[in-house]
Amino acid sequence: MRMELRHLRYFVAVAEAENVSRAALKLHVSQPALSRQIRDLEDELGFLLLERSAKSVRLTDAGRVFLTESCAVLQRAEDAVKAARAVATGSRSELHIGYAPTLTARILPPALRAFQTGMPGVRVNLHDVSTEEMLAGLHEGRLQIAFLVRPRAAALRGLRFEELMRDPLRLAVAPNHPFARRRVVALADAVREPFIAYSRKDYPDYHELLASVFSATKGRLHIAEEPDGVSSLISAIEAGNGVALMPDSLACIAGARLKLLPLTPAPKSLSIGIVSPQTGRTTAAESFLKCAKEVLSGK
Amino acid sequence: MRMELRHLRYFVAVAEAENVSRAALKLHVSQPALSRQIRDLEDELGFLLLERSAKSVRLTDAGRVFLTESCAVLQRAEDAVKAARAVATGSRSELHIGYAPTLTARILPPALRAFQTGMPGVRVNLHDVSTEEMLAGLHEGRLQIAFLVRPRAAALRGLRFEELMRDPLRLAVAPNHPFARRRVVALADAVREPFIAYSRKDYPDYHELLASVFSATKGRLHIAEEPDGVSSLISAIEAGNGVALMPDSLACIAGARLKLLPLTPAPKSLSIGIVSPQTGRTTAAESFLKCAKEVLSGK
DNA sequence: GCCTGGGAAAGACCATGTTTCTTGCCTCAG
DNA sequence: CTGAGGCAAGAAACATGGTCTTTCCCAGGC
Repeated sequence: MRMELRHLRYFVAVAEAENVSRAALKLHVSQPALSRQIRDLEDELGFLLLERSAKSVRLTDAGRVFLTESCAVLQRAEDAVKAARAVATGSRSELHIGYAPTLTARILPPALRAFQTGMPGVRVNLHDVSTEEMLAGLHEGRLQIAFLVRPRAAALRGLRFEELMRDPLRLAVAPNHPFARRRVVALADAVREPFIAYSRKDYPDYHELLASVFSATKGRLHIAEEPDGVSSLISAIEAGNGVALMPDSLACIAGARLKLLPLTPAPKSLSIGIVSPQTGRTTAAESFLKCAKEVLSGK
Repeated sequence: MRMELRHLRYFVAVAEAENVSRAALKLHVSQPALSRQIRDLEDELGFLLLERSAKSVRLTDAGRVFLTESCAVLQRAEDAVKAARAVATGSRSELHIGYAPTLTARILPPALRAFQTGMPGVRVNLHDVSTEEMLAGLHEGRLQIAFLVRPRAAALRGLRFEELMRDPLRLAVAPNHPFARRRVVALADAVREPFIAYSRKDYPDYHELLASVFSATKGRLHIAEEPDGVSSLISAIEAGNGVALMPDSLACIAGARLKLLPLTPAPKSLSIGIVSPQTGRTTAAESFLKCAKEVLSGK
């Protein structure tokens, strides 16, 4: 025998009526059944909830505390059902979106605005996680949508990638760096500079990209610093500690603090888009995809 | 069939394992039984919690919300048992005390201090209620102790009254009142003044006392004002709106704002004490009674 | 394409727990 | 003392939870 909600319901009814027989009538069960259930509950708990007298029952101290607590548990259970039902009936829905903040700086805010104007009942949960975690989340149903750089084809099985934009790769330098006076920088020149890049452990894709871009250059790429965020990345470059390869879309974040220069020969642009499951997309997810595309076509 | 805690326990296990068979092993029940219980729960709720596939199960949106909620309900149920058990085993106890603030101003704070030094695990709940409510609370087990003026014998059935002190009745006047220059005031003189008293509806005992004190005087007692608290009572007297009959123990509250004068012939002093049930007193209640008596004998 | 293994569900049957009915005991009021 | 009201114990009935067996579906390997 384990404590169940039925025990709590019965106990609360008896405690409030202070009388087993009257509570039984109210609950539409017989008095002995109710009496037995209260006794079973007391046996399970190991202490008395009620003191019995000839005419009625009275709460013990423990029973008084348990009454308050039982009401809270029952209320919580009711709320649980209500919350889940709201989601099931569509009157309340959730959308889980994975995103990389720097890549989506120009698109996510307006897309969200447009989406929530059309579907205010949907709660949007944003998840700032790595590409690997986004892909896993999509496969496991934890996320419905992710904004990311196009992954390898193997990682896209069962998913759909829709390209939103292409982002050219630039060399980011400080405004007073010697390269800042050039209109374009050769890869062979760039490779000789100390580089600043996120850690290989957390951003393996980015390091593969670096290796691929500089694969044909003479000389070995040297990573001088590994900042832990875009803000400290920009600060390190600005201070002259090194240069970095980054997408053109970061220009609006860096502003006048950095100069972003084209490279020659020009590396292939990044393909940035939305990934979602090929099947089982909710109405909310479809609607959000539509808003994101409209935002981009409108600029 | 109604939702029970068992359903929630089973659902949480399946949701976390994402597999009915593995969860069944963990719960020590057979897979079909577990499958049945989840299905019964879904039927009861009216919506699906899980999407079934060949190899596993996956949460629906509603199921995901219900998982979070279910964990909270189960945790709350566990906390409920713990809280009640703590009270039952005495490691945590409660003491409900009824009191009238003005009568107990000198005794309650030090009694509480002494009590909580000796029994820090007992939570003291103070209830500022009328005499009638205190007596009802004692009879119904809602209070264990009450500080009050000795009630009529009929109201004390099943209860025990222990006198702590006698409080002489005084006439309270403003410092610039003509009576203030006297050393004692005759009842015959006092009855001619406008009186200030709490409302008859809320304080029937006090009005009975007034009637009894002035029963032998010529002239009719006139109530000019009915303030709703001791603070406004003192203010009205201080302003010269009238006089009042009050226990000497209020002198420390009124301070220099009022002058309390003996009456002649002197009315019978109030008997103030502790009332508690004759049987079924807890260790905490006994201990508190002891502390209160020690506080008074020590002054 | 076929076979195998893993997992969920359906159906028959059994076990356990809940509930009803009846009776007994206690207290209290008249 | 009697009658009424209320709680608990015990036997029987009933409902639900659980086991065992079988079926169906899907995916992976050969």
